[in-house]
Amino acid sequence: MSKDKVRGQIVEAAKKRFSHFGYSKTTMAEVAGDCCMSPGNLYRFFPGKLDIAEAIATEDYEKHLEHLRKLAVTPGKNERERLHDLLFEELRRTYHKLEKDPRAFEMANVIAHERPEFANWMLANERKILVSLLEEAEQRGEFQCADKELTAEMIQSATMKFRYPQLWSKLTLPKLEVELEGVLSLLVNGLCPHAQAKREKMGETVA
Amino acid sequence: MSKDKVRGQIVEAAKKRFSHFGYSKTTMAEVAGDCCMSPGNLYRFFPGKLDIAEAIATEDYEKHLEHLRKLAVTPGKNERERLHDLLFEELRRTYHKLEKDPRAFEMANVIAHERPEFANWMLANERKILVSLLEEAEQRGEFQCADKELTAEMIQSATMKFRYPQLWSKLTLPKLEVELEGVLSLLVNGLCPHAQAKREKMGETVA
DNA sequence: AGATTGAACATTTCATTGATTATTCAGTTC
DNA sequence: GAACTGAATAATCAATGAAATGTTCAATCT
Repeated sequence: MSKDKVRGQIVEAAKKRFSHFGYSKTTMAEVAGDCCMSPGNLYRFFPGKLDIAEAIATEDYEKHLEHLRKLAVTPGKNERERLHDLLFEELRRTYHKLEKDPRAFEMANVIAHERPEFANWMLANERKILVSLLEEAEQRGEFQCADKELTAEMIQSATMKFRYPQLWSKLTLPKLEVELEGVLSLLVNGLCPHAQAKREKMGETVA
Repeated sequence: MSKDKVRGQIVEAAKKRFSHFGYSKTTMAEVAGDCCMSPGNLYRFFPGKLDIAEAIATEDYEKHLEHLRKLAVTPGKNERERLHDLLFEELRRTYHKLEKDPRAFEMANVIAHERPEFANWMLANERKILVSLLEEAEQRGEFQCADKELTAEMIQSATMKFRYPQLWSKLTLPKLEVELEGVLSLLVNGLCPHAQAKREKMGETVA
């Protein structure tokens, strides 16, 4: 059995345990037992318990990322709508995941605390998507910005609140969605007065 | 001696102790002793220890708020500059306060945790300033937005990261300043292409 | 010889308990 | 009788150590 196969088996066993009993309540011995091996042997495949959790999170996140990549190029939508879909998908995913699943919440906290680079890696991944969205948008004449990498960072800064919503406030999802919609409008249209057409196309009215 | 006088005396004594030894390391008996009274007597003036801390924080914050109100109407500046000054003052104040003073950091955490309404109250205060800034800006033709109360909320949402910077990341102040500058530009100008004049006036170049 | 084991080791977690401290209030003072 | 005290009470914190668990590695197996 190849090394990768065994890794996969371990990840599967750990996933079951973690989601059932929680990260802290499952022991390495149990995961090893599920895989019919000794605790010590796990360490030939993973440096430690946390790395198993990280592998699970990575696997899960990569599915999500794939979904985001698709949302960023949905046919028949303009870039504003695509950006909207990206940001809302992000909000809803984390909200549901962490809201209704205390086990996932525990794992997210452990990883965020012990592996801060993980969050940075996620941000960097999504930033790549944003950059290509901005490039596409410029070609279409929809958005305009000098430095796309920088602008993507700023979009992420401005929407930080919606990426880890429970860290901030006890707001409900509907309230968060209203806020995100507002922030998005602000980011797209800006405060400065300019061509009326764009705004009305978005279905907003200006007093 | 009037009730308010005594309250002031207690607040002063507690302020000295808290900033010297920290909130958790000072006892009610010590504060009472500094005021030449028994511990029990403190409770005729404050419901509890936390309320003394809150009184200190309120007093301190109200000075800051006064400063912000002035910044929002500085003569010889346009509204974009005033908004800039407001947001940067906010960032720098909390950054310095919490960065170099572990005692203040402790108190901020205790209050944030035990009295979540306090943070909301601060946000509401600053929102009032933002709303009047937006009104002024509209009269001047500088900014334009449908609902000023809502827009102020969105500005706060988008700049959340800079209001409690140490909660998020271990970014240095200069890095945070660069980011805030970028977010501000986005908020003001938006992503949509529009009148070139405004941007150049701000000293930015578009590729 | 490389894979695997499981007992040994080191670290963390957890409940227990003793001490400290916030809070209360019956009693004292003026 | 209103203001105040300080001992009594209740809640919290810190220290302790025992149990549990992550990790290592010498010994074993194939």
